[in-house]
Order: sequence, then structure tokens, then C-alpha cells
Amino acid sequence: MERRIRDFWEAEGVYKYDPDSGKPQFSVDTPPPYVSAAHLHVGHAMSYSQAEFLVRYKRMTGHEIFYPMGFDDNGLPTERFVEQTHKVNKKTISRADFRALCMEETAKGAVAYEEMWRDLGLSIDWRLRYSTIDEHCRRTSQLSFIDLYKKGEVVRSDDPVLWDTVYDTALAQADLEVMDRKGQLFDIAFRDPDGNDMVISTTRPELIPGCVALYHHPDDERYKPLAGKSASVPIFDYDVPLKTSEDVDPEFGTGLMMCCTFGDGEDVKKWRIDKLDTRLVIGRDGKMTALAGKYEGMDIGGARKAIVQDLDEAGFIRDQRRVDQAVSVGERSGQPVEFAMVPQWFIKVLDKKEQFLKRSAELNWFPEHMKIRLDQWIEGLKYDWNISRQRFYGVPFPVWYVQETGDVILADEADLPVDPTEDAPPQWAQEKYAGMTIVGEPDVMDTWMTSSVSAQINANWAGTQGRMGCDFPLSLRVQAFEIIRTWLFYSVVKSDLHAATLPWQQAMISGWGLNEQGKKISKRDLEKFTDENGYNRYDPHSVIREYGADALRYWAAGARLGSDLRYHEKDVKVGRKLVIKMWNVARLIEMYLEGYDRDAAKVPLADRAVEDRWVLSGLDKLIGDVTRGFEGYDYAIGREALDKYFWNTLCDNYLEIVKERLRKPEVFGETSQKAAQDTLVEVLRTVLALFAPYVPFITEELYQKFYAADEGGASLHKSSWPEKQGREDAVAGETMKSLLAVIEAWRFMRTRDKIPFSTGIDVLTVHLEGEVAHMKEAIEANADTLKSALRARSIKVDGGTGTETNRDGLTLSYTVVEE
RNA sequence: GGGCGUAUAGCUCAGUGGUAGAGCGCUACCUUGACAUGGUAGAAGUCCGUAGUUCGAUCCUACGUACGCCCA
Repeated sequence: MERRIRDFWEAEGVYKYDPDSGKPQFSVDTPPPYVSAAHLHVGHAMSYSQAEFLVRYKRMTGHEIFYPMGFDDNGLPTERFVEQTHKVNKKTISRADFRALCMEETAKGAVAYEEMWRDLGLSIDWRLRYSTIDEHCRRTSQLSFIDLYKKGEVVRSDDPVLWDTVYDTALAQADLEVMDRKGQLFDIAFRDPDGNDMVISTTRPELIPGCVALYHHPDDERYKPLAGKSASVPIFDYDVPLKTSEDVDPEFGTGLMMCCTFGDGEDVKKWRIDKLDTRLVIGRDGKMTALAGKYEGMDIGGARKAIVQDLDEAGFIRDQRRVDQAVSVGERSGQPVEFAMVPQWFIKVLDKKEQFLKRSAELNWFPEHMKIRLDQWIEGLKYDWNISRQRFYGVPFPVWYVQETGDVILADEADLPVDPTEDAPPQWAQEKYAGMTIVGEPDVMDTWMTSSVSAQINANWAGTQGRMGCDFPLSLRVQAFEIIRTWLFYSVVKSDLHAATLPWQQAMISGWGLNEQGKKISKRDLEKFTDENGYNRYDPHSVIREYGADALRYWAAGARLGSDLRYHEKDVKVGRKLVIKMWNVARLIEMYLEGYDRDAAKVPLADRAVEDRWVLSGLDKLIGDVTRGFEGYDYAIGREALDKYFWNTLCDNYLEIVKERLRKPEVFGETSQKAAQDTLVEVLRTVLALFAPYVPFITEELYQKFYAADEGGASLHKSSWPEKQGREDAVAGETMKSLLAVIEAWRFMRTRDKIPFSTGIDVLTVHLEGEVAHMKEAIEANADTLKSALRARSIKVDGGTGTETNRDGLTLSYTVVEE
């Protein structure tokens, strides 16, 4: 069924973006997932579904939808995937071959992804698809660089940069993660000029040969007498100055701090402020440099051990103890980062914290509390954004250097995209620097350089020929919370610098789908739990094959926006149950619609039975609830309200009550039958529309079956969102409360007395006294409702108490129809 | 150490300043002319703890505890 509906949508072009429709535009900046579809799990299906509920809602509320899909194909994850899959690394393979392999895996991944999203029923216009490595994105990305260069916001500098020794590349602050671990803290003695101990505490004794200064707090009386003096570095025997800094905590250890180039961001700061010496003792490869003397060539761990041993033997170690430490590691390599000094391109962000915070405040956050994550990230920024990566697969910098002069040559915008390692510089530059050596920049840009302009890519800011673009800024950004500091932050930076605006009006932040243990679903889960038939409960393809995309989507709608949701296969089964139930409800209605004339005038509301008015009243309220939910970017509210209405109000009660009316016009009258039919037709139509964003397949199927021909509408998903019809009816609600109490009492007794469903009641007497006396009028005035609901021939109301007592204080007595 | 979030039935989660909710699971019954991938009924909770505000707190406030995430 889903396959057929999917083909139908595609044949009809239901989700195609039409720039000329004249409708208000709703554009979505969706997260580009990266390569290798092998890691795809139901958590991904969840977050993409959640965004898509909104898209479908917006489409039905009359918006022209711009819903693209991107693929994040450049960057370290892709490279690493290729390195692992093909057992190569960038040192053993040529740049061109490596890029070719990346492109190949990228293409494979994209096919798998696209198939996945189509299966899931995402209403994407696939013509708007982009890949972050394609020509349009390279052009946009390079244009972004050139624009920022011209504005003076991107600069080349050889400041210390965060360095990943495993992947041999620079990193940005956002590429770091914190790893908590146990470390060894050593108290190590330096010597003042008089030969007295000056003890510092460090977890990194291997950096001692890189020590360039000792620091203490300016008010620390212990060290004031030593001001301006120097200290001697143990084993390495050279002198470093003694300096002061407000940042030193006098309470920590001895109040003396060693500053090396470079142990951490603090060292970098002091190095810059106090113009300290530079002694890089750890190389880009993670090995000790010549400055480390006899330790040269050792890896960090080995050098630490050797240096500690030598310090100990020479009597410089005063104490050592285990401590908890937080180490910055590369997000991809998981290894502690070091520092290196290599000329890199930086985007200046540190001087703009205030203006980014202002942008954060301008953005509409859903849920609201996600804003603080961005604010805190901005406040904690320590480095400008290094956008250079010493990798192969990425967007090249549109830049050449003149060796003789050091001049920077920028590509002409008309030539973009360029690859300076292959393409010649612009003609004017060749003429100007004739006879000199011009070298293309070999580094590639940080992958976020491209991802951060996804809004501009979608809006076709670069003006690529033949590409459709939406308005800028876009309406909505959708993403998970863990990339607020990267994707969201960098996007805000880019739009602020390029256009002095936000990239979108709203940001909707989703949570994660977790496994049963509440942990992130891992690749291991995907491998470990695959059975002999290839079925895996975490694999979206498996789940969709087994239960259908609607069922999986239904599960995804169970999490409040922004919260994580544990995945249990049984919850998908509940979704499957709903789909089947809808199918059966439709079948039932179809059955009772035999001979129904859709064009005939509807029975006026006032002439319909109380249950008709009640179910329509509930429908109006439901429309309000679901709509309110979506307006607040919360789909979970709507699903819950729909569930309740559909199962409880419609299936359990209304349908059960009206069956007899529909079946026996000779008893209840033809108007009564027609009224029930009118009501059912409308209720089903509205319920289908309200459920459409969540379970698009089954709702479309039923719409096509029952309504499409009549309405001349192509697709339910292009039809309009239901609006309240002013049918809310408190009186009917009150009356139905009484009637339902009788019905429930009867169900209770029927179960207790083991009366088969098929057995009708001859006479049912409701005994009313005390608190329930007020029900008399409701019951007498709506006897037909009860007759139909209970299959009773007659209903009587009596005072006193019957013999049969229900817990609600309502008492019934009855005689059954003898067969 | 700082911040954010979460804590409600066996499980996954809604919710409300006034008697506590759903689905799943469990128990019993029912093969009824939509549905056994079903239906009906039932059992099941110290709403994390303590103190405060209030006529009344699961909800508001403060403090604490546990867990998750982010940042040092």
C-alpha cells in the first residue's frame, strides 16, 4: 500500500515546490546527514519525521513548501569512512585517488539515504537536493569565503591552532569533546636563583621542556619577593621568567603555575599577552621535537614516563597523586589535542560575541530552553574559528599565494568553483605576477564552512544558473541539539556577517531516539541485533518493511519536541495497530454508507441525535488542540489528542452507539440513519486530515478511496487543514456524560454476568436516586441513543434501587431478549 | 565546579493548584455482521525526598538526592 501511495505522490508531483504559486512561503533548512548510510537507525528516522510533521501541517495550511534535502559529503567523517572501508590513509594514496574514492562512497551513501527518506514518506522536493561537495555548494562556500575576506572578517594567521595528531589536521574549538579521565598530578621542583625550590603542579610533565614561564597571582605574598626573577627548569637547565597573572588560583597546589607552549588555551592566552617564547616540544605527528633533547622522537606517553623517571631520579618530584581531569580530545579521533603553529585561515568570531548573542535572542527557539545552549557556547568561545583543514576531501580555498611576495590571490567570483591545486589563478594575477611562483592553497575548508551556508545554498545566494532558490531568510531550521554549537552557531555567524540577519526565523531542536537502555543507538546495536533474516529492530528499513512507515512515524510523534525518546519496538506496533484500525473504521463506514447520497442536503445539526452533536463537538475541540500544537511546533500534543479522540470517542463510543441506527432505519427512522451517515462522513474526513501529517500513507489511501473523486482533489496532503465549525456543544457533552454512564454501567454488568455481545436487552430499567437523579431527563429524552447503543428494545427510568449496583452509584436492572 | 534537562503504574510517557491519566504488559471474560494485528471489564501509583506558600500542593518556591546532556 505504501509503495503505491509513494508512486502516486511522485507521479502527481504533490511535493514539488512552485516559486510562482503566490502562496506564503515556508522553507526548511534540513540537516544534511553525512555519507555512509550504514549507521542509519530509527533515531534518524525519528528526527527527520518530527520535522516533517510540521512541513506537512504547513503545506495543508496553505503554504508553498520549500523542502529540500542535502547531503553532507565532505569533511573528516567521510574521509575516515573511506579510510576504514578501503584501508587507505591520506599519506599512502594520492590526493586525486583519495578524492575519487570519497566521491564514490558519497554517491553510494546518497542513494541509500534518498531511498530511506522516500520510504519514510518525507515530502521532499527531490529537485532541490544538494550535496555539500557539488558544484553549487562549492561555489556558495567559496563565495562565502571571498565575501568574508573582502569584509576583513577572515584572516590568515600563524597563531597556535588546535591540532589532531591522529588525523594530522587542525581543528576548531567546536570539533573538540571533553573526556573525563584519571590523571597523575605531579609536584615538580623548579629552582629560584638562590637554589630554593619553586614547586609547580602539573599533569603533563612531558611539557616541561616547553616551559616558557612560571606564573603566580600578583597578590600572592609567597612569591612577591621573587618578582622579576627567573627560575631554572629541572633537567633541562634553562631559565624561564617568573610572571604574574590574575588567572592563577593561589589556592591550587603551591599557587605557582607552569606555562608551556602549549598545554592548553590558558597557555596560548598568556603567550599572546606576555609575548612569551615559543618552544613547541610536541610535533604535529604527536612525537617529541628536537627541543625535547634526548626525548626527541618519543610519543607523548613515552616521553611523559621517561621524563618523570628522570625527574624522580634527579630528585625533582616532590609529590604525586591521582586526580580527575577533563581532557580536550578531537571529536573524531578521540585523542587529546595538541597545539601546532601552521598558517591557517580564521574567521574572526571572538570580537563579536555580543552581536551573536543578540542574534540568538532574536531567534524563535522551539523549545525555548535550547537557546541557552547557544548562549553559553558563545560566551565560552576561546579561539577564532579556524577554517583550514589539512585534509584532501573538502571544498578548496579559492586562494593562491605568490611565493616571492607572500601576496594572496583571490579567485574571481565568476570562475567559482575553483580548485587552486589544479586550476590556474585568474588572468590578471598571472599577468601581474608574471615570472613569479604562484602556488595554490593545498588545504581544504572546514566542512562547517559549507554546512553553515546551507540556508544560502537553499536560497541560491550564489546565483547558480538553473537552480531554484527560496526566499532568504528561511522560515525554519530543524536539527538536533548536539550540533547547536556547530551547525547552528556557524550558520548564525555566516548570516550575520554576510547579510546582517538571521538565516531563519525559527529553530526547532529535536531530541534523540535512544535504545531501550536509554543510550544513543550505536553502530554496534545495528550489527549485534540483526537476525538471520536480516531483520534489525533499529534499522529503519527493517522496521518499515515489517510495520510500515506510518507506524514508525507514529512512534516518532510520541516524543515531546526536544526530548529524547527511548525506542521500543512495541511502540511501533502500536502505530501499526492504529493504521489497521483506521483501515477497519473506513471499512465499517463504507459498509454503512451503502445507498448514501453524498450530494443530498445534510441533516441540520439541530435535528441530529445528541451523540452526533457530541462527536462533532469533540471534533471541533480536536481541531483546535491539534492546530494549537502545530502552531507551537509541537506535534506530540496533536498526536495524543488525536489518539484519544479516535480510539475513545470515535471507535469505542460513537461507532458502537450508532451501529444500530445505521443498520435499522426501520426502527430508528431514515432521518436518524442519514444524520449518522452525514456525521460519519464528516468526522472521518476531518480525522484523516488531522492525522495526515503523522501517517501520510494510510490517510492518503483512505482519502483516495472515499473523498478524492468527490472533492476533485489530487492529494489529501494538498487539501486544506480543517477549521473549527462552531459546533462545540457543552449541553450535548453534559447529556452524553449521563448516557455514557449508563452505557458503561451496562458494559460492566454484561461482563460480570457473562452476557454475550450478541444478546440484546428486552427491557432495561435505570434506577435513579440521590446523586444520579439529574440524569432522568437526559435518559428519557435520548432513549433512542441508549436503545441503539445497548441493543435494547425499551428503556425505563425508575426511582429506588435495583438489585444490580455499579460502582458509580448507578443501578440497572434488565431482562434479556430470549432467543 | 557551573549550566540545562529529567524524576508520575512493571515498562514507555502524557497531565493538572481541588477524586491521578494513556498505551504496552498483566488478570478475567467475549470469536459480536469493521477489526483476534480485535473487543469488554479489572488489578495496579508515597506523582524522587524534605521544608515552605496555600483553605488545599503531584503541580508553585527553596534546599537536597539520582540520572542524562553541555561547559570548565
